[in-house]
Amino acid sequence: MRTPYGLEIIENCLACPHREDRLFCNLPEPSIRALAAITASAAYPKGATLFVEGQPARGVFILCSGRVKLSTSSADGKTLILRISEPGEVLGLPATVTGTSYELTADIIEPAQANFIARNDFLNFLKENGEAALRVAQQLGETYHSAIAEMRTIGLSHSASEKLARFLLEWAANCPEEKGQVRIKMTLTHEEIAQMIGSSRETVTRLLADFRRKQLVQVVGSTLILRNKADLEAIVNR
Amino acid sequence: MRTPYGLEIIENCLACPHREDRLFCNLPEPSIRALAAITASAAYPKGATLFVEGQPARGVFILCSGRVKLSTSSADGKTLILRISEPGEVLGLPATVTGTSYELTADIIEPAQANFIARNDFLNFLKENGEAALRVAQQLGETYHSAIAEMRTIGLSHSASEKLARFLLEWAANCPEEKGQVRIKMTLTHEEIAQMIGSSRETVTRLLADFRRKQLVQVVGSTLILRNKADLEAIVNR
DNA sequence: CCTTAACGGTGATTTACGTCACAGGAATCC
DNA sequence: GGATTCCTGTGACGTAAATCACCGTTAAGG
Repeated sequence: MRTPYGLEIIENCLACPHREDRLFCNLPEPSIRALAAITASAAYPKGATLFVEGQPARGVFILCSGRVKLSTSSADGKTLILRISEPGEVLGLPATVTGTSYELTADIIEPAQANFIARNDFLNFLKENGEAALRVAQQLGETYHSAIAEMRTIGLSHSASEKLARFLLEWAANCPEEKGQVRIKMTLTHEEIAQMIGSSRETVTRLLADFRRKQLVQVVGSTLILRNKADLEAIVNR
Repeated sequence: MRTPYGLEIIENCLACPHREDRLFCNLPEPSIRALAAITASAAYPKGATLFVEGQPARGVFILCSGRVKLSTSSADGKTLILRISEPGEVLGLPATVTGTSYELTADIIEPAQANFIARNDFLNFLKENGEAALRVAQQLGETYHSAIAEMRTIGLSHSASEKLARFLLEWAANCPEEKGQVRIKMTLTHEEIAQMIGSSRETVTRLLADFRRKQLVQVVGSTLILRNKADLEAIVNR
């Protein structure tokens, strides 16, 4: 389904606060127009699923607003969350480019707006727009980077506390810091944190309680304050 | 250092048995020539290091022969191996494309021949050759894919035996199979296997002994025969 | 060929953490 | 606003696997 909103999308792009960071927004204008012509915008409620691991890749989703959980799970129901995607990211890119199946499942965890581009349209567009292809390669590189980062927190830790500390620090890396303290909005449940660091829900609550007791973190409603970044780092390097 | 072997490289490419699979070998001839002009070939002994994690990316290495271990390690010396690269693969691609630091360390484990392309040359080449850029994106997608696969063996397992079984099956996936049995050449030490599945050397030897006792695998010198693929799969799905 | 280092095999010990079970709070829904 | 569902918190328990320690065997290297 082609969108009639091409111009609107262009305007959105031009108005977008982090144009520079984004994948396609600062392409030459003809490219943007070509892109708009093959883009279909849609809104998704919380709990919706963009795609499921194992499905043949239909195309990519460019996330405009909301947040998406990317996960994989095993036959017995155990789940591993690889990433929480933020606006500006492109979802389903690796599978779409290689022409394989989605390797992850994408679930909406905060109501989202996303632009869909079908695989064929997308590949044709890339062939015509060399610069865009390069951008795609870069985005893929970053995606890989963050996957490696997650591997490290899971694979290089000796204990669950180390994993949690690593997780918190990486999570905080995107947030502004002031004199050693970082306030982060923790929108994940303990269960989800457990699935991100590969442990059980109970140990996450126990460890967080422990960190609180040790003055490493402070919890105020759903925001979490890292009181003692240095000591967290010490846990990581134990 | 520019290579004077341009023509030789072209010939190698044309003679290459899996030309189709490879990144650049079946590009239009002018592109191949351009590529050859910026390529520097070199031989590396066992134990040599192509690049180290954290180094600013200098460029990419196209592996022609030999095998390379890609790993990351933590401050206290614990190591996680992400992949053993085979001829035809391009190493250092994500970091080179995004212009960041190598996220992994690349060590030669079997004497290797590799073509180096400096970052600037490489990026310029991609800008001029849209098709090559698309190939790069595809290769990145595959690299990502294999990283996810490894995450799954490490992150979704309940036990070390599950991890080992997953590892063996994935390792065997590339090898020819005959009536349920697969012969794989295990060139890794137990220590290295442990570093691939995130466990300790001792448990790997114990588990392998266990698998042998249970007739799941058979060891003949340095080749390993999976006698009972079905039962290994059962372990994974426990 | 002999020395030295790397690798594989095995026992004993300890502990972190997964699992089960249950209970109070907080959201959410109709 | 009451009911149901989801989330957090905590205790008890058992086990898998990391760690330490040691030894025989195999491979490497001069």
